Amino acid sequence: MGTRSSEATPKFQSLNRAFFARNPRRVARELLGKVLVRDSGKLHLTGRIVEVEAYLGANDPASHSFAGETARNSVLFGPPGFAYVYFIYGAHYCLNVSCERDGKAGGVLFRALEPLEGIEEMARARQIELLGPRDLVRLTSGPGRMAEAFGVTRERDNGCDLTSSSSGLWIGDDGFRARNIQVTVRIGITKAADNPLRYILGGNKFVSGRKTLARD
DNA sequence: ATATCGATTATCT
DNA sequence: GATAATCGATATG
Repeated sequence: MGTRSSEATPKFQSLNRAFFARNPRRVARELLGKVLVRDSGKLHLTGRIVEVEAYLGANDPASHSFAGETARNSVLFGPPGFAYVYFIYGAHYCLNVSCERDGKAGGVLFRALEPLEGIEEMARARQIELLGPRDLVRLTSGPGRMAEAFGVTRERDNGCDLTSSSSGLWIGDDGFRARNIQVTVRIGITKAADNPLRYILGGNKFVSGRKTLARD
């Protein structure tokens, strides 16, 4: 009695590699509500995944892996569950996770997080002063923003194993159940622009893009 | 609230 | 040489 379990219950359970060894659509939908974790020395940042997009690989002209393997996109062709980080518009990094089995390309782009832990540290990384609630949203609402908040760069994180809690960057499950999942077209692309492959937690204020919902 | 535009560089043709 | 899975600023209703 009074004897507690000798090991503390981990706050987040890492995901199995099999979780990612599937179609990016399925992975994207099931990543909603999971938690992105940054562990780096004293730094501990976490944020709930509220917006993602699936990129299908060989069948998807919008995918970076559509035209075949190159030095940049090689992680997408490797085993599932690893970080693919690319640099875009001369300014921003974007974080993805590889999907499908080894040899078959496919991935999920992380587009927005709801900040949970380390909010002050995220604000510092983003060089934002937290005055009003709008500033909080600007921390991690958008692929470039959340990458900056978490200090994600290609040099540092490309190829990182996102299934391992001993990685500096990984994904955990805290039991949160996604509600009100909505599917829309992807943002910012010109090819295959009408495929509904963007998944969001409907109503969550950290989802990027236009706030007003389409109505009839 | 929506639309448009410029910045800036890795990557590929 | 062209392009890009973005962001922040500006202009306008």
